[in-house]
Amino acid sequence: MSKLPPSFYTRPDSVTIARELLGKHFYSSFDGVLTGGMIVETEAYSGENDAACHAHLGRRTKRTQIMYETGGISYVYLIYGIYSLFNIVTNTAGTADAVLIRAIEPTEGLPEMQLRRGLTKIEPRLTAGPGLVTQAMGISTVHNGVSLFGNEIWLEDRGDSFSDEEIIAGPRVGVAYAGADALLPWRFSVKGSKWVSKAKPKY
DNA sequence: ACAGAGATGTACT
DNA sequence: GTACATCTCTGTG
Repeated sequence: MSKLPPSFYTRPDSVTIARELLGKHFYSSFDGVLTGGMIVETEAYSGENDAACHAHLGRRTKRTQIMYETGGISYVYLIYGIYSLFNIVTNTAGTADAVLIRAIEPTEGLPEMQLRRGLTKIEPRLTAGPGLVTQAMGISTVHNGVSLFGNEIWLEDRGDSFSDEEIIAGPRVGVAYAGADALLPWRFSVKGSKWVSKAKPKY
């Protein structure tokens, strides 16, 4: 299939990219095991001007430096000591934009993902949430900085897309500390999909 | 159904 | 020491 090209990721507006990622397919392949599905929920983060972004005010640390790279690589970090959250770095080198993948509709490697999640049946809890997607797909912080043009983690356009009427734009989850920026409608999800996370932003 | 708490590593004050 | 782009489990209605 057709992997998303570098030109998809290097564009300057992470909000547009987050919106367009709905319907794209997200895959991982480790030790010959292919898992993944269609993206149904994302959030945009916009570098130094975004109080919710780890790179707010141009912050550069060991953790955030990867976000300043050219778009098309992963940014994976550990949250709450337990969960790995997978982001796609966007924009050109020197900017620190990223898009968080929050939920997918599983299509590949269902048995393996179910095993990794420790579930007895296929249900939304398999991949409905950023910490759950990574667990199901076997992604952890060791995959920070991985190219999305290689053979471990990548995205494809398989012809699925959604009109504006089929998409919900709302505030991001878990970023109340960001003040006014927490209200920005930078979380996108597919309306009516049972695979979207249940999390609700707090104001 | 909803609320509260615990889990547990890394970054940063 | 505190906070964190989360999720699960347990107790209560």
